[in-house]
Amino acid sequence: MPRAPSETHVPDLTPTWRIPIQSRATLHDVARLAGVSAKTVSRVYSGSPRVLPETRERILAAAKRLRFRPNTVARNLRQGGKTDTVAFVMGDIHNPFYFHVAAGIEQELAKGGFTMLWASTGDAPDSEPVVVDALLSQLVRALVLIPIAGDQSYLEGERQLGTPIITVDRPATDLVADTVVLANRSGMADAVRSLTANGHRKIGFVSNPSEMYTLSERLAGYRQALMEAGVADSTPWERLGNDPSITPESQVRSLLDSSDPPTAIVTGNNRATMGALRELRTREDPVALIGFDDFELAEMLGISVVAHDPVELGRAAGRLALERIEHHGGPIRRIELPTRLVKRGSGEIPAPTG
Amino acid sequence: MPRAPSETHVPDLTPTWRIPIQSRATLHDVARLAGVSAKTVSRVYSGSPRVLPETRERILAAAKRLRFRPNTVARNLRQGGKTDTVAFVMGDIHNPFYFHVAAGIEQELAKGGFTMLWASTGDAPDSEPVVVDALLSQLVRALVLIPIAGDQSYLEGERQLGTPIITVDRPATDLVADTVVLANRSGMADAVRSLTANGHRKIGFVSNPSEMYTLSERLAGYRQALMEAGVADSTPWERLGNDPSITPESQVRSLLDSSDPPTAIVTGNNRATMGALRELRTREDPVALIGFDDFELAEMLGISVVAHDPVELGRAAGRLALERIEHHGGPIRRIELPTRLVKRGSGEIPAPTG
DNA sequence: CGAGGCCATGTCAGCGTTGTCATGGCAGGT
DNA sequence: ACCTGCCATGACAACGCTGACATGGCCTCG
Repeated sequence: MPRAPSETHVPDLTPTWRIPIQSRATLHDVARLAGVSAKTVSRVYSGSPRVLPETRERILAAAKRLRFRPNTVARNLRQGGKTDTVAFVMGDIHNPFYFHVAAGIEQELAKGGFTMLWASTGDAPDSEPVVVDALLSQLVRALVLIPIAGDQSYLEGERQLGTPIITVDRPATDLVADTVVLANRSGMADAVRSLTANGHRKIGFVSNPSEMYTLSERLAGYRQALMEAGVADSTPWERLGNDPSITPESQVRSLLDSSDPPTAIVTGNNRATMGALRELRTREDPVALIGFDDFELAEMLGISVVAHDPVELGRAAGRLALERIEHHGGPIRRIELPTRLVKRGSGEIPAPTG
Repeated sequence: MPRAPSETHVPDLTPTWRIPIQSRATLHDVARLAGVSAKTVSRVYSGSPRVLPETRERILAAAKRLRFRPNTVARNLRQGGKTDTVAFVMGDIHNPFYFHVAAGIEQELAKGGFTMLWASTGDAPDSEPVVVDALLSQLVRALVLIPIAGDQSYLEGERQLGTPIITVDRPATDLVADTVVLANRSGMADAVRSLTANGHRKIGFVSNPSEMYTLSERLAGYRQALMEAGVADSTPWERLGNDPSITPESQVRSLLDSSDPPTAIVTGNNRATMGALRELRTREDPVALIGFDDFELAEMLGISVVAHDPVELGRAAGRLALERIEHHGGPIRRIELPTRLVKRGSGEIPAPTG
């Protein structure tokens, strides 16, 4: 079993890569070969009807022979620096959630004939302005951003220049921008209400990190639902971390080993759910569990979750971007996507009586 | 619980979006304000040392005041249509595997100062040339592609123009291109050998689809290892589908319900593993299982897998792209990344004796 | 039969930037 | 004082394309 990547030099049947022999054909080359002016070739490629079918065919034949492909860069420049790309900037490369968002954005943009320029900040807040700036200098038509930096005021100038800015999953700070978010608060409240309906009062909340917008919203939903059920102070059952070295398992362990352990647990996100699952596996006590974010094996494992559609989150953002590109005016918009409590068993374990 | 996305018009504290008031500042605007020529401003932004520190500062101050950002599109055009973007085209939006690949590519490209233009074909082979063409017309410096179309000969012209083309996960058909793939064949053979070492002879192979390059390689590895163990004809235990409507579960069911059921199963990919898991859950018989592709809960569930690193697959492709951009020459390269058999229990169930 | 109009096509300039070459000022050597 | 050479800066063109406007042939109609 090989341990290191193996590299083969493919036998030299075919020539190796080399410096290009010919250079890229331009409109003028095609025009010369077809015996027309560059402008007429241009007309063919911009779909103008004012070209004789016969001429058009001669031009297309010449273009094919020269392997001509219109130079989008030049076209964009000529047309006032308007490109057909939209930038997407995200932080955490490793979270599958964001990939689904990215896929949704790309899907919608493709419908509008736009392509997506994608860059990530590698989760370093300081690099957000740098990365965003690099994309903006490519004159993208819109910017879709999952904010990570402390604030987005550095984008104010660009906004005034008319570039639509849409944030996803979290609202921007110190910047006027359209936003698409999940119904974090009500989603979590639904989960907790479902537990209280089953008699639970001592409900743990596990989250690390917990200082992000989404998670503090979910925490708020949790507290609110507990309040409604008559539990005024939930802090003994909250395990909020902001240190990546604290594992969700250890948070759950600390909860269950406390003097007054909870009978149910809700988790702030996918990662916390995984941790809770791992820890609960090692225990006998039947503890109810509802996770935030759905996951592939949840159904098989019978785990109840607050589900939502990350791809739709991206699609909504993509649509918003396209609409803004069309009509710049109008009020700021905030779209909140619903969540759905999926009951699969783990969340329906009743509270022990007595 | 809301059922439909809710949309809020944010209260009008801040102004609404509107047509841009001012237009984007150019080199000339900055030059005028700083009292120099455009060329001098250009020199500042292209890092030329031939500018007096005092002049430089005056220019930077002016640029800041005008919120100037160099126009990459124009710069690229001027410099012979060389952009600083690399295209990545993939098919299946829904497979997390490819997102990890994408992340790896993006990571490496960022190191070289390139950004990634990402598009997907939505898994329609016919749209591959269209999507690729759209990206190429943006004059990307290299193309990284997960091939889906029947052949890639349509890229021959572009290759001759000197655009590096790198395929990932699968080799190109009818095109000379660098390639990064997994050690599919040996990886699967390792898995099967581990099973035969535990006494298994009747080993099922489940895969849908099965006609793709990666899966036929894995099938070949499976057959080879069985051959070595003295099983000449494995076809009774192969369940190969190419119809998306056939679920992996049903393939596993058909295997286990056959007159001579296997004592172990290997799966062709992640999706098949999930299906096998679901089906095996419903059964009593202890059937050994080794999956191809690792997954998040595999460790918790004790599932043995042939693991590999999709992010590294992307990184290798990204590095290859950067190297080709630097030096066009040299032989075609094929990089094969190793897999690793991770034993977690499910694959180590011994064959029933007798 | 000439005026007017329509249509296919052409000419030219310029999008914002930078490579090439030019200019003019100043320091140092003789 | 004069020449040489260096350095900071500038003038100009061009990257490939398309919008605005021009041209010239042909058809129609009074």
